Amino acid sequence: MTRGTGRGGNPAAPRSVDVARLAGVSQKTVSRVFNDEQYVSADVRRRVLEAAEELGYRRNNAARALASGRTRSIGVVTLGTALYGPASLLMGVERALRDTGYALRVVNTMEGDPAGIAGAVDSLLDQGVDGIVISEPIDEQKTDGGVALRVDVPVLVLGAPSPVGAPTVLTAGDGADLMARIATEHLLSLGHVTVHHLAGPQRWYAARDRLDGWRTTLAAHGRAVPAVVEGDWSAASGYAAGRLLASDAAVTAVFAANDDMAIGLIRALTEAGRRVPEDVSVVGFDDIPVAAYVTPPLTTVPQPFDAVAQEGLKRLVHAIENPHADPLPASDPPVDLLVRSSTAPPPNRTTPARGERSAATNSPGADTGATGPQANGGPSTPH
Amino acid sequence: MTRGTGRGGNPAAPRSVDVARLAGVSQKTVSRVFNDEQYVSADVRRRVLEAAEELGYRRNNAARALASGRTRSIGVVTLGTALYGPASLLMGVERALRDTGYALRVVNTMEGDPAGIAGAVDSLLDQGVDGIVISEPIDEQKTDGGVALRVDVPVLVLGAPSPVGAPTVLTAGDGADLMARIATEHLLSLGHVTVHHLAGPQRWYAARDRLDGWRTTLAAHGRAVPAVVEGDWSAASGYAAGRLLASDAAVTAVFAANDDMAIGLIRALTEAGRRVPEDVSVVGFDDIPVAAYVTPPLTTVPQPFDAVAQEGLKRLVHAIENPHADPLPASDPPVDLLVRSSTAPPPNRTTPARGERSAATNSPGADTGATGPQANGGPSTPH
DNA sequence: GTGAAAGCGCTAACAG
DNA sequence: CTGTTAGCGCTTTCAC
Repeated sequence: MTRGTGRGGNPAAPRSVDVARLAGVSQKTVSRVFNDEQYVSADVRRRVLEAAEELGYRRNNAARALASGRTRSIGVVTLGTALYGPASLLMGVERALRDTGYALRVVNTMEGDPAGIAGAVDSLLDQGVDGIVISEPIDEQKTDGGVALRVDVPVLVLGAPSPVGAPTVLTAGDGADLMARIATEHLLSLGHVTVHHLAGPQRWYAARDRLDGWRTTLAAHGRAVPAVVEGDWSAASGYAAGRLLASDAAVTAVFAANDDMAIGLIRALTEAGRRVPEDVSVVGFDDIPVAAYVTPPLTTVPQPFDAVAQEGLKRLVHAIENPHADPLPASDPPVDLLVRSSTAPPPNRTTPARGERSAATNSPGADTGATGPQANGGPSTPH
Repeated sequence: MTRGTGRGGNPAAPRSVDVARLAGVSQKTVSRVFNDEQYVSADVRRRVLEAAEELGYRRNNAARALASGRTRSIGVVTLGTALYGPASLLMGVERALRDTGYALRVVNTMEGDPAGIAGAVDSLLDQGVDGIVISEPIDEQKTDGGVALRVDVPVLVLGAPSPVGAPTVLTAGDGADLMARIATEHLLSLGHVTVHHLAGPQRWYAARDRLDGWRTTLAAHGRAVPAVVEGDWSAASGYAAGRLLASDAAVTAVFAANDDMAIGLIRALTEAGRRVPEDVSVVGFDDIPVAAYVTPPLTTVPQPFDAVAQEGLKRLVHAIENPHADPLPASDPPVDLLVRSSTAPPPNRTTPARGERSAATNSPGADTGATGPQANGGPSTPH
């Protein structure tokens, strides 16, 4: 079979031997140049590069992967939704990957997907990735009661502790409880007797984590822990929850597990005649792009998606390239709170009681990041 | 070199010969079974599958790609932002790809990225994809004045006409002008003398397309075409534009090129004492998840991301697998309008003038999709 | 229906 | 510093 008739692929595509021939060197030398190996004279390198350029040579990645046993790609399992959190994390992962030389393969898993996360991981393994990122996993009702998947590449779990068994399982961005804590502290520091919680779906670790942070904070302050209302992240569910909460006069402060629900909640409260923040204060979570521009501008906890993705990827790549070394230590992402106009002291109290105020002021993280221009809700460019 | 010492990859991973040995057949037969080829007896097939199962065999994709010249993967170039539109399209593409057997590789390109779209396509080509999807491309200021990239796989461009030269270039979802048209018609039908436009960044085809639809509609009705205000898709830019427009008493209706800007715009108008919709009507674009729950609930044009992605991918896969056949024809996605509470007749006119009304009512597409429950802005679950 | 042989284009090991 | 020799694990071609 003559050259050019080759099966599959572009028949005319030049191979490294062609470059070698043109440059007057061996095929292996071409390989050396393209792998940036040392011990190649500047002159030879230049000749090879020129020949490659002239021929329009492009290294065949399949052959490379086959010969080396590494695909130089990382797979991401993410929820198949345009939800702000998962979408932002995915973008963060891609951005973090750009400089590492790894390619990105993406597989979605939907809630209710029969194959679930295990199926997504499996398909990634089929494709042959060097590492896997599982973003914001949710609990799945497995018939067999456990994921028995054998994973032989390092795994990074974003936004939750590890649910899989792999040689290296890293975790990043699972500190939402701390963020929930400062949200709750903020509300208490304004003088609210207690804080209600509009939770996310409890199948999500991220939702449980936020709930835990809220509950812990109330307990630490000796406050009553009201019944939790659970939503599904959507503004519609926040609206439904708002109708419930609006009828309870004891509700003066609500911490919502994400901004979409907070916005639906505020709408329901407003329609019911309960003003925000005069009658009820609301804190959201995420800092979605419109959070500063809704009415009233939303006090919320921004999530450090990029920082989490970047830090996690760095550790994942390290684990891939140094299989026997100790994993890099995790570092805590920054915790912040954007105080805008949806929170205020409770009604029927001209000024917050002294005790309340100091209790919160003494707490770590309370009011952190109440940056100037946004503190009063005057819209300015949010980050 | 003994088996198991093999370079790279999991040393213990079974290969097809191992399966063949265990099943008592030739290696080629294993290949046949896994490729669902015909001419394999049911008995042999069963034995091979059992042996594979027992060994935990997983086909090596790199070897497959090398031998066949096809990677069975598709690359997507998308903007590295969590903007609702691009993110939704990406999810739609993944979902559409699930059933086709192709894997998804993602490369982002950021605005201002020196390599730009061409660089992203190049890296996808390096990885060896069988087809490429370019999502919502933006114009780039190339020093050489043109993308000279040689692409030898089919390309699908989402949300714009093709900017690249490839053997097959398909287009899907580039009908935003029609959607902009019904938005504008809606406003005119309410009796507004003209409609202002808060445009997206004009480097985006999607933004230009919406602007065109708006301008065309005004022209068709013989209305004045006011100066365009350009934003950057963000709520912050919508807010800035709102401050400008609020001071102009002639502004009674604004069509914003996306919901985020519409929300920022509404905030600015409200702060300036111009009520929405009593004094100024606002129509958005996209139908982001919170659109039905902001104040006032936003009248907007939902985008059929999933339909566009699905339709486009079907055609792309067809082009990949039938290189010499004619491309599948494109079909127009559905056009819709969700009338909520941010639009109303203009002030100073107790009822719309007869002439205005009929002019719009006679136009095709006006008021399309004004579904019942949402027509009055009472939040209900948006799709 | 099934098998044997021959690569796909590259990297790994070792020799110079 | 550079070249030679073997494969990586499949699919393809062609023979049986």
